[in-house]
Amino acid sequence: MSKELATKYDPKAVEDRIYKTWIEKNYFHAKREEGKQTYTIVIPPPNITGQLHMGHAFDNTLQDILIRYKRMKGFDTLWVPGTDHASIATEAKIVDAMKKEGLSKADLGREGFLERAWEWRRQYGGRIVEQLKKLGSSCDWERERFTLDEGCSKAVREVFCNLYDKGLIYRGERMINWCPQCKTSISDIEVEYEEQAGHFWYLRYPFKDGSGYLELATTRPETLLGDTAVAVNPEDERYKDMVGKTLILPIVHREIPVVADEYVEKDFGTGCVKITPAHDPNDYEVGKRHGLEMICVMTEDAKITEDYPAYAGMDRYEARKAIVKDLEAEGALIRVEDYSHNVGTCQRCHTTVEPRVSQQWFVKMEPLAGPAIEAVKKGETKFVPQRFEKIYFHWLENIKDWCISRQLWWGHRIPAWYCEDCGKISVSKQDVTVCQHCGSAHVHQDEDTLDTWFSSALWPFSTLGWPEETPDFKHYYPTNSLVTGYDIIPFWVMRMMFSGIEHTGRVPFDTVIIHGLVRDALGRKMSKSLGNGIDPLEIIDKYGADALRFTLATNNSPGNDMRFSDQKVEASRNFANKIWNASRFVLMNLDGSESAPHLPDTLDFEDKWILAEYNELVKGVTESLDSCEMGIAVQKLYDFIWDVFCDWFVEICKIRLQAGGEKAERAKAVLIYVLSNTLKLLHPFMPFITEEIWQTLPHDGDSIMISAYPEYDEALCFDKERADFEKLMEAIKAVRNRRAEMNVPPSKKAHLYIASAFKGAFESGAEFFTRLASASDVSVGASFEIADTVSVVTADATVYIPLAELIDIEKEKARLEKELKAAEEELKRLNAKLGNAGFVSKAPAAVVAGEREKQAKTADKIEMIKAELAKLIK
RNA sequence: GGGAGCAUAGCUCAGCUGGGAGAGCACCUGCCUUACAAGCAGGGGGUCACAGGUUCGAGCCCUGUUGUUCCCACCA
Repeated sequence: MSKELATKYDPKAVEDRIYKTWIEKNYFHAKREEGKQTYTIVIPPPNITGQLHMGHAFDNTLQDILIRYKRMKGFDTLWVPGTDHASIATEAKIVDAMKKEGLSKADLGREGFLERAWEWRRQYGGRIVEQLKKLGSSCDWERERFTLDEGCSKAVREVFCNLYDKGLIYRGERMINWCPQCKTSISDIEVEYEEQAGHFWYLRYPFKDGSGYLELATTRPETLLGDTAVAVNPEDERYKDMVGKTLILPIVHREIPVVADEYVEKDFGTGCVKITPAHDPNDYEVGKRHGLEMICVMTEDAKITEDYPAYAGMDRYEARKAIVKDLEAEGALIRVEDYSHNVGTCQRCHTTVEPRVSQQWFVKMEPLAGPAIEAVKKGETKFVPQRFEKIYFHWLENIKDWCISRQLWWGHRIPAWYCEDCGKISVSKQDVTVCQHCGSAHVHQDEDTLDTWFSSALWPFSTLGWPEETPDFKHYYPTNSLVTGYDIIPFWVMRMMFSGIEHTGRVPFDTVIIHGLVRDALGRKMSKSLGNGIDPLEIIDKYGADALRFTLATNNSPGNDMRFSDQKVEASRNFANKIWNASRFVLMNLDGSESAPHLPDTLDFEDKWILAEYNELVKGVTESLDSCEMGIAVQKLYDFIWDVFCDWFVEICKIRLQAGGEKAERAKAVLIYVLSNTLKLLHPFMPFITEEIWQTLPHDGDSIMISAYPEYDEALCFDKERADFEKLMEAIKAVRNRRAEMNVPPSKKAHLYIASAFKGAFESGAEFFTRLASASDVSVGASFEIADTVSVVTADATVYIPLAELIDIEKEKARLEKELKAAEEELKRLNAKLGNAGFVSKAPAAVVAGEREKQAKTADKIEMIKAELAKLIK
């Protein structure tokens, strides 16, 4: 007795068990095998605060497909997993949790806070890793890393010092984006602009000399407290004479000058702009150009400072109301208009950012951007799809210096020490105890930490041991594929690129595979606030990980967004079920004595056909995977397994299986061979079910995941049989079609007479008609003269179905005439095409030959239909 | 303001370097044909957004138009 599969496929009964076996056998572990080509992917590290969402599921499914494929292809394959400390996001969560206990960061102090943070990481850091395992991810868990672990921290310090020594990191007072909620600076790309309804307040700023006033408009009246000038365009005739005059700032009653600056647009608003250098990036620039005083009017949490007692302690929006009221009282408010404008908000908490001048650390980007652009232009790294290069170039070509310091505690602390005696900075890989400049022991470390992305940027090499020349680093770096969504290109891909080039001298990966976003069934982005997120774990629980993976791998093309719905997963689940049942059928026919998959010495007609089809499949799937077309590869597998293998081959195998003897043995061997190899082809996409079935079938080796991926084989082409089988399929379909049209139930069998010039082909496949076309018996000949039959004409045969009692001569005539007309139209088209001298001379020979063949066949078909019609009329 | 994507069957989407359009779901008809009703067989349904152009030939290449989504910039 052979092994059996359960009647129904139950993913829950299979997945965890199989995953455990893979882990126990250590299959995911990369062993640095000399002489083998390496294939390496580093995972985009999910945040430790995170839960697996559909985006992760998508991203990691694609990576696992590639990794499993390459592993089976014989590469020394490494997939490095890990998590990101996610400085700002994690710190915010911890602060929230603390708030519930009535605690603040100040209460705990830096050390106490960090203790809590590490405790958080111990508690939640492993959660998402466990969830990745549910998906079937074949990561090398022994090499799991964390952006804040010792090795990564070492890399961070190395990089910081390298860049500092080269003058590419500097500290300075600049205008930065400040989040009053997170109480830290954030970089330009962490600012998200949102369209918000606001107002335009038109204000009157009187001249000191009493000669009238200037009118200007603002969206932020509260910043008036910090105004130190009003600017006009130097070319503006209206205001030319007023440049240099002095205005009295309303409410504050400070004297401020009128300055001329190109920045002001003559045609926008009144052509006058109030200048608040400390609270607006443009005004900051204007202020610098004109040597204006910078007056900071807000605290770190965006409240008005003590310098303005009337408003002190009010937040931005309270102060705005109060100031508008006071302006009105003073007669300085002219009017208010509704105005919709874009407001910068914090990516993490969506609080409106406050531009603010402060001391921060920056990376000088221009020298780093150049080589990163060059590397992609030279093709050292390529994007798939290529169009995403444009986004990459656009970012790097317009890049501004990167603000890397954060006023947070959870992260890599900036390795800079300040001397309390000489005031100089010591930057060092090792902790500094004495000033590098004066030797004083009175030094203290910078309080700030680094932007989370600073450590993520080093991920492809820090995870492999850099800056040490570790065996892993030497063996697996540079990595090969980086898989991520297009939204992460500026945050991560770009930064890994320039970091890799700068610090290792090489691009960190050769291919960047970009995918789209997973949206909900209505096409909306999945988000917490909308509550439309679909939990991948629930989907896995309901339909199985393979069904989820299949859904994500298909239904989309590279770089494009996809909509996710349960309906699609159902279709995938049905596919898994189909494979399961087909396998059950094969197993049902085995007795346990069969040896591992091999081809019998003698192959029947249908064997050659299925092997030729299978061979084409191998070629197609391999080519698609090699060009990162996962969707196309998986579609080919679906079509082959369902339409070709199940609907045709399995059905016609039943004939030989029932006949028994050698024929049955051959059928079994080919069924095992094709099924087993097809499972291998499918394994990267649906790892669990393929392993479960493969283990049950006769097999060589311990696991499908370490078996060799099938290769295209010239010996399996069998073009003749393939072409012959097509003729049979066409005839079978035509008979089915006719019977359906005539409402003949499948139970009513009929003797079929097949007249064809390809007698041999139809004779060898005659039995197929009994199984697939409800034939009771089949006769094949060059021609037949039978009365009262329905005839079915294909390009290669005329099939007669004697169903005398069902024939309606008039209907039959009408049908044949319709077919005749269609064939004649087709011939006309072909004649016109082939009669076109341009086509015959310019089109490729193969195309012309193909059309000629069609022409001849169609002509034959017309003759055959005419002959049938003639019989009916008679 | 700059850039990109998308527009193909009722819905969701494929369609690789140009050679008479496909799938899944939905719909209609007939089937428990013993692997599978989560299935089998058959069927209907598309001027491939619009207008030009290149070509023997365009869903595919070029130009323009319209609609739509996204990214960047951000005039206070």
